[in-house]
Amino acid sequence: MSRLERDFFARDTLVVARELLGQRLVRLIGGTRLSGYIVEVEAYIGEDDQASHAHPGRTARNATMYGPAGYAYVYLIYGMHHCLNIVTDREGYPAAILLRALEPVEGIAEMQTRRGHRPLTQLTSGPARLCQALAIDRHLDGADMCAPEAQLFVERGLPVPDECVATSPRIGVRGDERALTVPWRFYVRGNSYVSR
DNA sequence: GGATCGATCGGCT
DNA sequence: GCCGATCGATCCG
Repeated sequence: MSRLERDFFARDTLVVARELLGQRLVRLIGGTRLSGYIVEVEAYIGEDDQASHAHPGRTARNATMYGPAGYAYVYLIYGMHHCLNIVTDREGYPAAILLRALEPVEGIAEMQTRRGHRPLTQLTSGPARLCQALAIDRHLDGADMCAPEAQLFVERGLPVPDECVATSPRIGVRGDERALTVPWRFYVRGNSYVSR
C-alpha cells in the first residue's frame, strides 16, 4: 500500500480535493488499523473565502492552514466535535480540505465501539463522526501526515471515474454569495456513506 | 475580564 | 424540522 506523499497535497486545492475521493484515510491506534475510503470532501481556499477559518487572517487557531501541505488541521467545533482537514497548496497560502465522510474499511468493530454501536451508515458519515470513529482530536492538529512515523495518513485507494464524482455548494457554511454557492464540495455519487 | 458564536450531531416533536 | 449541548478562540472594552 503506497502512501500519498507531500507533492500530492502541494497542488491546487480543487485538484487535490477531486483526487482525494477514493483514497484511503488510515489511523493507527497502538498498531491496529482503522481506515476508510474518502467519499466526501470540501475545499477551503485562501483568506478571500469567507467560509474559511483563514478569512479573518492568520490566528493561533488557523496557523496550521498557513503551513506546508500534507499536515492535519484539526479543530474543535460547537464545544464538542472535532473536524479533520488536510493542508494543501503552497506554504504561506491558507488552504485545506475538510474530510466529510468515509466508507469504513478496516477496524469497523473498533469504530463502532467509539461511536456507541451505531449502524454502519452512521459510523463515519459526517466530519465529526469520522473523527470520533478514528479517534482524531486536537492533539493531531499540526501532525505531519506525510512523515514515516505518522499515525494518521492517506494511502492510495481506488480511482473514482469522473462520471461518479458530483459537486455541490459546501454544507453548513456562512459568508457572502460566493462562499454559499461555489461548488467546492466533492462526493462520490450514489455512495451510501456520503453525509445527509 | 466578559460576551459571542461556530465548516455538527443526536434526540425529540 | 427544531433545538440544546458545550468550550475555546476571538473580539471588544
